[in-house]
Amino acid sequence: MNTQHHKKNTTKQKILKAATALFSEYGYKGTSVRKIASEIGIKQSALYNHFKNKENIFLEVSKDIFTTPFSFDDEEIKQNALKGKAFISKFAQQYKLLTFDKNSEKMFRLLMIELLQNRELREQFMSEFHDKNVKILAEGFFIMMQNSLVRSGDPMIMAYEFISTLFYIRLQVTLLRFDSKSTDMLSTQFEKHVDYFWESIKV
Amino acid sequence: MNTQHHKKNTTKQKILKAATALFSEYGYKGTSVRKIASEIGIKQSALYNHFKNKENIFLEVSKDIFTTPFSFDDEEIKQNALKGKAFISKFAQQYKLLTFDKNSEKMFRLLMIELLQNRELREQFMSEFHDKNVKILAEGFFIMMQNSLVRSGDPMIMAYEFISTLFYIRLQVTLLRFDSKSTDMLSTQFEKHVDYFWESIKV
DNA sequence: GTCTATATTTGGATAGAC
DNA sequence: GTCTATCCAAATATAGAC
Repeated sequence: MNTQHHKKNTTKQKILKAATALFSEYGYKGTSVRKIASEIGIKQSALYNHFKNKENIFLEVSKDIFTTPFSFDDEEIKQNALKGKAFISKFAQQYKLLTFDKNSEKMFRLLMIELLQNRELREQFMSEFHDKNVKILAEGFFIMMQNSLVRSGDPMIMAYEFISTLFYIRLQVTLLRFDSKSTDMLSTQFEKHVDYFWESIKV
Repeated sequence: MNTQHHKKNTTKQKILKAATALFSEYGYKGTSVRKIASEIGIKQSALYNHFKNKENIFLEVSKDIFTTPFSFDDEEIKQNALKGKAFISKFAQQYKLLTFDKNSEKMFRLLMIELLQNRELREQFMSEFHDKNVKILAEGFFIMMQNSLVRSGDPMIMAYEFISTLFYIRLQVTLLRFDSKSTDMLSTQFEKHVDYFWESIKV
């Protein structure tokens, strides 16, 4: 059984791990290949046996930014939307898990650091982070409206309102944790958001 | 009358203007002093007659990030809060103006670029961008609750919900404009947010 | 105040021995 | 695959003439 995909402790994997940590803390320009190499105890020139250049290391690292560990399929949305509040609650919980998950946190930091320096990341942010989530939520809200679980209105606007606050909480949490500050004040913010939001839309 | 503070077209002012444009597009590390100098037609070494070093140029530029052209005083809040929807509408309109104002846009971009690279900016973001706005809005909502204009609840949560969406819209608009893309889809998002939000809180 | 020249550092990348 | 050695480019900053 040598076909497992992940964590094959090769030098290449070690490089990627070190590079991820550094890029997500200091950004692309703030991270030197020398530093990446020294982190794993090899000389900088040895990196070039595994990657063509610095940019390729970054590309491989940033591939993971939008590979989210969870997602909804259409059937799941229909099932869950009928439960009303449980639907948005589950969505928010998964968003919260990502926010506090160590690896997802690094990827989110990297995204925010490079967002304005990298056009492709901006476009992926819009499609993967925004559009995709709005679509899922809007479908859920649409079904809820059909079943008179929530007041009628534009499901897209509702989804936009819901996701924007989730994003804002995540950003704030990420900033606080970056400085090793307490997130106590925000730890229940996801739940508060769900409660508030449900109160504002339920019939 | 030589006491006007602004735009005294001195070399120093020209440096600051060029530096602002470059920092807000390429970030601190992505901007060289050579580039700043060449933008205004002088040699790089001449910059050092006006600033001690690169960092000091940045500090002077970034001073303006949180100097907002509008603000509410306590009396104004009390007056406007009694008008209900007009209060949040006015707030959102001013937020929208900042979003599309050329200079404010540059400052916002600079903030987002350097947010995770600069601890002081993070702290100012929390206090000036978040806390201050939440405070103003929460005071308004509190007054509205006292006057039975909106449903009762935690004014802080309400304020948090309102500001988070404004921020998210601003971020999206900024990203689109950075790539010279159309913001048509978002041009009325501020108004939609106000309408949606008011519907969800009015009694 | 601006210029030329230069010192110094840092970083990306390659060549060739082992 | 890793090492040493080296190259090259770019960038910050300073010194001193004009």
